[in-house]
Amino acid sequence: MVDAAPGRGEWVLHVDLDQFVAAVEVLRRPELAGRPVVVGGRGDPTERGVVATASYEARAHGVGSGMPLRVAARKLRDVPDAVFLALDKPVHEAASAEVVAVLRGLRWGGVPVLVEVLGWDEAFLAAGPDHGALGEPEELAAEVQRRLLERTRLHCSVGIGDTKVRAKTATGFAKPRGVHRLTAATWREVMGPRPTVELWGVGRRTAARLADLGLHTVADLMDADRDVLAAELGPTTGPWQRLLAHGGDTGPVDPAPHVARGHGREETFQVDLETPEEVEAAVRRLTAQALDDVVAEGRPVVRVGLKVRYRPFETVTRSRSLPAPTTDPAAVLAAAVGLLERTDRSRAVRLLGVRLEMADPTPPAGLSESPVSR
DNA sequence: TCTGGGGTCCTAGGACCC
DNA sequence: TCTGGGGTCCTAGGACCC
Repeated sequence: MVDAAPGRGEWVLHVDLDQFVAAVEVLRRPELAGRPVVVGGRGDPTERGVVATASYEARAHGVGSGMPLRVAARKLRDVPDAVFLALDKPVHEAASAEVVAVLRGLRWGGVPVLVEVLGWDEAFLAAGPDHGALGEPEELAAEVQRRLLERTRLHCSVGIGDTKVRAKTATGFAKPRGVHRLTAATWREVMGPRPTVELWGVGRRTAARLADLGLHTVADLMDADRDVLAAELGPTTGPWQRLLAHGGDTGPVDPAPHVARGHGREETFQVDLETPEEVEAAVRRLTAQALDDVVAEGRPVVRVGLKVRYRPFETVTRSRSLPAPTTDPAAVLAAAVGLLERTDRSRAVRLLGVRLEMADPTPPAGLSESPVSR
């Protein structure tokens, strides 16, 4: 039977590299193949830090992404060949760029495939009706896997769907190294009985709020009353969660380069900062680092934000719009330091974050500003 | 168990303006 | 006396993602 993608009439593929960061490390050091590899922080499991990626061998011992390194170390205590490695950002960015280049070079039926990069190790692909009668999307998925392995020696999993949400969700069933298709025709049967937290965009908190409303499964949320959801979760968020539960939409695959809203720097200190002087010096350093990224884009700063995590564990944020957009480092530094006046300067600080929001990029000369906002 | 660092988007409430 | 309604901007904070 023909299971054509409805609506836009195109297939969405979600490509997700398998254990990306750990796989890159194993390529650099083939002797690590088959061993439990944990990448995160500075590679010292006695430090504050979390797991960025764990190899499948490490996952077999219960180690997972986002887990504190100290917890991972405990789980691997009796595993002598386990290895902890630092996150080597330049190396992983380079590997990511190779992956993206391969994806952007893909053609199907002689027509370029649209690519929307999601992060270091993920992308959506769109293969539309313009590609003609080329057969099943699984053929394109297999081609993606073959070319990525050939060019980068990395394995990936591919989800196929008729929306981004269904493609992304399908990838979860494809891992590792597989291909899985999930469409409107099969969504309710597959996802309906599962807990809402398994939906993309529904986290622990939202799942708890939904549970308070008696909505425990995806099917519960699919069938929930729109008005009740809007009243309980907000006029946008409520209906949005219901749409997610149905597996739709989040729009077309967008190949346009990502334009950052801002840049930031965040640091968890191995030893808490005890004095206001130490805190202010750290704010200045982090602000200067974030400014480097902003200056590189040539866009002025319009807003400065500060995040402070105290001991014991409590996080506050402060922010301020600048009187006028500026590229003057002194003005930005002063604004960031000024936000400290609105924090409790007597408490020990374990994390500081600075975020600089930038003005919208200037449209290219010759193009009038679009009156349409999306 | 004890929680990174980079981001995005949404909401609520207050200030302010006409 | 008592007190509009619509709109925008700003700030703090929440939630989520990779």
